[in-house]
This record gives sequence, C-alpha cells and structure tokens, in this order.
Amino acid sequence: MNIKKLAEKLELSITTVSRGLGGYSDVSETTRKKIIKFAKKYNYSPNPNASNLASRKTNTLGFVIPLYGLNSNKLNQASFFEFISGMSNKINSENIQFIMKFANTIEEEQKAYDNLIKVEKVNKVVLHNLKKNDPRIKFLQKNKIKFVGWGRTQGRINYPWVDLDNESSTNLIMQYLFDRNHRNIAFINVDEKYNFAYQRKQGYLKFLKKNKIKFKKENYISVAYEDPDQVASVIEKKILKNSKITAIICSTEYSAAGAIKACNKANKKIGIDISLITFDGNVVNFITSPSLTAIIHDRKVLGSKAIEILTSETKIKNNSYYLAKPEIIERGSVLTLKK
Amino acid sequence: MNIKKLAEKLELSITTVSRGLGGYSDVSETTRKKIIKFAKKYNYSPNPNASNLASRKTNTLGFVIPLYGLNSNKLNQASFFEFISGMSNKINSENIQFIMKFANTIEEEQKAYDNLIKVEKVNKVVLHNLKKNDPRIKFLQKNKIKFVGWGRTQGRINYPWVDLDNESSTNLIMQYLFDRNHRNIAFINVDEKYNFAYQRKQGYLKFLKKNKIKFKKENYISVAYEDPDQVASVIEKKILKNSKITAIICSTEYSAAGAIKACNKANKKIGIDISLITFDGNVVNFITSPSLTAIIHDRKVLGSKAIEILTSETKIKNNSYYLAKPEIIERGSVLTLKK
DNA sequence: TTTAATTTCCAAAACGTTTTGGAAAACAAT
DNA sequence: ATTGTTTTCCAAAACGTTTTGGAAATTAAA
Repeated sequence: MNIKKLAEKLELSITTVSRGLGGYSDVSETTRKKIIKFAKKYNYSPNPNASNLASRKTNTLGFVIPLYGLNSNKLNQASFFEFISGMSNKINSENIQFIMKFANTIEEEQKAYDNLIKVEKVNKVVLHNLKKNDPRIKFLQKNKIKFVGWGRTQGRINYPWVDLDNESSTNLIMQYLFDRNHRNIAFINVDEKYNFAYQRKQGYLKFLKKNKIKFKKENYISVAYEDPDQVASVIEKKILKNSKITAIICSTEYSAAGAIKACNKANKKIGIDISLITFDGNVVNFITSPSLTAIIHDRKVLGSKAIEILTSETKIKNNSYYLAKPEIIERGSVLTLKK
Repeated sequence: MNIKKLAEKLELSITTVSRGLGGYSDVSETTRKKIIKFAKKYNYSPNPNASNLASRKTNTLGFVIPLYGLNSNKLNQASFFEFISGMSNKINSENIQFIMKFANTIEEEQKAYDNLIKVEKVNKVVLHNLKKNDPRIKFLQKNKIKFVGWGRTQGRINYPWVDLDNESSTNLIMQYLFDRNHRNIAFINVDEKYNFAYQRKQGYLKFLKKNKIKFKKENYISVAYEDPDQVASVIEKKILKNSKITAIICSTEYSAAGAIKACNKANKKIGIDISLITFDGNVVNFITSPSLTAIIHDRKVLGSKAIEILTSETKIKNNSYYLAKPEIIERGSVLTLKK
C-alpha cells in the first residue's frame, strides 16, 4: 500500500492525504479523520526513504555506541542498556527513526558521527563521552543539528544535557553514613578527568566541610580502569590496612568489585568488619553476599528525558537539562556504629 | 555533493556515473577509475534514501534487541555486546546499512520485526531468540528476506545459523575435569527449553556414557532465572550438601554467581574445598577470587560470521552454519585431585 | 446581493538516485 | 566497403513522498 492507492480508495488527491496525515490545518477535521481511518485500515505508513527524500530532511536520531569502552569495562554495560531502553520507549511512541552506529576505536567513533550527519543526514543526536571543548559540539551547532549530551563537561555548558546528580549523590551517601555514626569514610574514585568522578569528589569534600570534618588524604584514592586484581591490591594496601576507616564509598561498580576482592583477601567481612556502599552495583549483587547497599539512578528516565528534549517542539534552549535524582537502596553492607 | 554535480565535473552523464560506481560492465575501465577518483575527491556517497527508493530495494540489515531479557539478566549483556561488536566490524567493511530496534516486551519484539520488514524494508535479518516453529522463519522465507539465526532450534533446521558448539563445550569441560580425577561432577543448568541448555546437557550425558560413569540424578539441577539468593540457596541445599561432589559445572554466568554465593555461605573455598568451572564468566571474575576457570567462545567471530553468510554473493544455502569452538581458560578454581 | 476572507482541496514540481531501452562509436568479419 | 558485434555511453522514466502555488467552495462582511 502506498499513498497513491490510498488516495484512490479515499477519492482524494495525494496531496490531501499527505497533508492530512501530516496534521496540516488546510485539511478539514472530518476528512482528516477519514484519512487516518483508511490509513489504519489499509495498514499504510509512508515510505521513509521517499519521505526523507521529498522533504529534504529526516526525522532521525543518531547515536554512537563506543564499544571500545564497553568491551573493556563490562560492568558499565548495564547502564548503557538502561539508557537505551529509556530512549527506545520514547522513540517508539514518538514517530522518529533511530540509527545506531558502533565504534571499536575513537577514530571509528569520529567517523561514525561524520557518517550519521553527512550520509544518513540525521537531524538529532545524543552525544556521549563528552570531552572538554569537544569538536563535535561546534560541528553540530554549526550544522544546526539538535543534540543533547548524555553527561556533561565541566564549567560553562552551552548545550542541553541529561546527567546524574553526582554531587548530590555523594552528599546523600555521606549523610547516610554520618547518620550511622561513621566519621572515617574512605572514598574510592576514578580519575577526575572523568567529570562524574570530579563531581562525586566535590560532593564528598563539601559534606566534610559542612560538617567540619577534616579531609584526610589517605582516605581518598583514585584507581584506574585496569586489571581487577591490581585494583584490589591497591585497595587492600591503602584502605584496608588503615584501621581507622569504618566505611568505604565506591564510586564505580568497578572499584566495588575490587573492594570486594580486597576484603575477601584481607578476610574482612563486609557489613560486619567494614561498611561498603557503592554506586550502581546491580551486577556485583548477583555474586556478593551480603548484597551491597547502593546508590542508584534511574537511567531509563534519563534516556527518555533526552528524547523528550530532542522532540520538544520549541527550539531547544541551550540551558535545558535533566538531572536524575539518586536513591539509596538499603541492603546488607552498611553497619550502624555505636556512638 | 550529489550525483548530478559529480557528473558535471566529470563531463559524463548521470547514468554513467551511477553505473560506474555500481561496477557495471557497460562502463569502460578507464572511465570507471576516473569516476571513483572524482567521487573520492569530492567526498561523494550516494544518498541512501534516493538510492533505496530508486532501486526498489535496500541493502539493510535489521536486528532486534530483546531488552526485556537483557534488563532482567544483566549477566548476559556482555555476550550481546560482543556479538554486536563482531557484526559491526563486518558491517562497516561491507557497505550495508544497519537498523536496530529495541523491544521491551515480546509483543514489541514481534512488532519490531514487522516494522523492519514492512516499513524499513530491510533485506537481511539476524534472528535471535529462536523458538520451535518460529513464525518469523516462515514469514521471512515467504518474503524472500535473507536471514541467519543466532542460535538455533532443536531438530531439523532449514535455515542458516551461527551458534556455540554447546555439546562440545560440556564434553570438553568433562574431559578437563576427568583428567584432573574428578568423577562426581555436578552440572547446574537452566531449563532445557532453552536449546543451548539442552545441548549442554547432552554433552554432559554423552561424556558420562562414553566413560561408563553412571548418571546420578542428584548431580544435575536446573535453576530458573530468578532471584540470585534463591538460586544460591537451591545450590547450597542440593549440591553443596552432597559431600561426594568434587566439581561443579555452571552452565551460565548466572548460576556461577549463585554458586559463588552459596559457597561463601557454606564456607567452602572455591579452588580448595570444591572445584568450579563456568561458561563465560567474564563479569564474575571482576569480583571473585580466585578467578574462575571458564569455558569461553569468541562471540565476535560469531557476529562477523553471521554477516559473512548474509553478504555472500551466492544464494544462501539453508544448511550453511558456523559453530564457534570453545576454549578453556585456566584460572584458579579447579583443583587437581589425587588419584 | 455582492464582495472579501477563509477554508478546503489539488496538479505539478521536486528530491537524488537506479534502471530501461536504445544510440553511437569502435571493432571484427566477410 | 559493407555488415554484424561488441563496447561504451546516455536521455528519460520511475521510485513514493512532500511542498508550492494556486483554484474552488464555503462562509463572513458590507
């Protein structure tokens, strides 16, 4: 079924059918309803190729998945699926196409964006892995392609984005531990070049300051994404050996895995000898007992908000954003200390 | 840059440029080379919308990701990314488009396939989650759309597929454990309605038979994909309480996680008190020590083979297939028993 | 009632390709 | 030199839409 045949059935012109389906005001309400009825009846939907070609534009969202990161950091994959899941829900309900590309290297990533824009001619992009002064931003702005960042860069931001509320998260965790009488709290972070890590540290530091607790250098470490055993050994030496520390915050599931390994080795029982609270933790909990108390964010909502921003009729404001609120899930890994 | 402008630069007709790029024999070798040179110079690539429209066909691969499965079974996500990774490598080198759809429910999955075929008009599909007498198979065959199965159904198969060599895998594991003097080997599987689970059981049973070991009912259990703690408790009661068992095979990473939880609870040290070998295990190893000896398959190759079959010039034979060979990665969870 | 404004419709052009059905040119056979 | 083949090219039609620039029909205003 194509528009010509449908128009014949309706005894209307092709133009009217097209415009009726498009919701233009120059077709009366009664005929529009009839058009839609027939379209449903004959299971018609416009050929996207013809449509894109004729309208000289697309209604397509482009998204690039950096496999190089995800294959090496398998513990991060769940976040990705959740975000995509959230996007796809919204995408299905709106009527937009969705093209995904995969990049095994950073060079391929750049190529993938080029291809999306120049060949596929997408008009919407969800940008990920944002760098400071990211050239993609200028490129997209110049070409007037709508985009939102998943995550954001430090400093002044002149594009819309969705992100976790990282600073609130560590603040919330600190309050939670503080309420349970922990005062010597270790924070295992990753390199602050990752903006989320920087923000999480800020939340940690600000809480200390607000509560007049002195920041102890030895309570803070940053681990690299590398061999899990190495991570574990660093944690064992620098954190577990320090007997004053009563609780550990893990900024990533990756470091939580390392911490668990380290605790097993050092024969410290989590939830008894030492408290542990981690970001995310939906994979480690399949294995670890007791299950870890964790701070989580709804990344599905994050994905759907991203699409919402992109599809909002009004011109995107460069300062629109969405912050996912954190929530603590209590499980068995945090001990309440006696006063 | 479009074909018209390119033709002007070349002082050739549009037809000749199109045919030259398409590799037709009715354009001379010299002009063809010139056309390609210019196309590169002016960074021309055909508008896929126009191309699809004009040729009344596409060169597009469709793929549906069943999120409903992956969100509930996070330990399975790594396999997916690897497979996709393998596909995308091949896809980038061939010149085909790739459309992915996401399904949050089985109904959405069906809809997604419909949409791929009727609206997006893909001409290639990678089918996943195959069921016995899967209606999609007949549908695709009727519509003459090339497809390969990722995984396969039991019994007679009349379509091309790629899959793991599940039967060989358990056979290999059994031989490995047997060589280390294990004779009482437990096998934790999932429901045999999953074909891979059925095949893995066959490998286990055949090895026993071949080596004249009696199959003990109490050494085989099947666990459902449900709460990890429940899985752990089943394993503890049915397997760990049975002191004759010296080694456990985990058919999925999911059950490995349960087994680890169970061992921790029962205070059995893996690699010392009991041996454990698992399928895959690339996530659990971030957390568990000692790291688990595992049997792995290269799913990247699986993905790229799928594309290879789809893009082979010759008509696909219905009996072409690819089996990924298993490999055992020795780590620290299997003990060699004294004779 | 006539004119002006508004509503509702449509024919034709355009989008950027591929394909069809030759035509012209070059070469080969007689 | 003529005829037949083969090679190399091209004009025009087609693909299924959207959009443009009115025209006809209806309603409102004078």
